[in-house]
Amino acid sequence: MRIGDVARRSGVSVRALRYYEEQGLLSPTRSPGGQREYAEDAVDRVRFFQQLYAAGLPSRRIAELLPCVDTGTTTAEQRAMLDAERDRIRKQIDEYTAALARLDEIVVAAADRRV
Amino acid sequence: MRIGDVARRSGVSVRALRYYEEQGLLSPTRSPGGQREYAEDAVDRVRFFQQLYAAGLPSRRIAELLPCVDTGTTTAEQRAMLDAERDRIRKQIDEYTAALARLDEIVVAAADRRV
DNA sequence: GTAGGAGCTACCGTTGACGTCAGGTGCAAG
DNA sequence: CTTGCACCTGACGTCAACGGTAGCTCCTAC
Repeated sequence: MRIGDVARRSGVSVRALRYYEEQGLLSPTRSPGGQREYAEDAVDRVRFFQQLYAAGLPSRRIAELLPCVDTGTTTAEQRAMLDAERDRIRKQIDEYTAALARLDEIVVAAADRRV
Repeated sequence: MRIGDVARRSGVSVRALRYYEEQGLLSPTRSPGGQREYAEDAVDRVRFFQQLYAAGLPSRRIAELLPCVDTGTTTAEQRAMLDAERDRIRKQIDEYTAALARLDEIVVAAADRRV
């Protein structure tokens, strides 16, 4: 698969795919002409990246936990990182929930006082 | 209250307070010498900003909904914006939850295969 | 009246995940 | 064999919420 196909199928830009490679998240092979050649699972991997990006993980962290996904094993450091990230995400969810409540308050307070 | 007091009490930097003013979120008066003078409720307002920033609202949105908070009323546009933001936040929470589940999967999968 | 911490404006720097050229190459179709 | 879209490698631009610095002024304490 070439880069444009992966982009269309995964819903990200070509530029993003090159960026992921630059960050060590993807390592496509090259055609004799120098063009990137992606394996079939690249699309799923990209979707996985998007999901983690959406949760606020930076490229570095994603790169660090890719070995865990591929080998199904973890080192002590990786477990610590995973725990820390899970904790961070849980706290983020709490903050989002609190902010949502604040917006709800505003809506409710203004519900019977519309202009 | 001067800017340093507000900073200490609200836990943000002096630089951040000047930035909030630049964005139209705070409008302190000025002393004869040109120094910013903040009302007592400034600290609460700043904490409110922090809460919304944490939920991914940009300064523009916060500035747009400040009138709602201050007057207790909303226009149709403001209600639309509030609904959109609440929707966005709910979706964000879903994405965070999904990502958390993915990380949990990794942890569980590697739980009995530690290195 | 002076020392010096706190404030002031103005401006450049930072970080992350890309967007956006510019200028050149690969490759399948007709 | 040429058209022409897809791809390539740099390299600079973007956006948001500040951080940091320079050079100056204010204000309070002694």
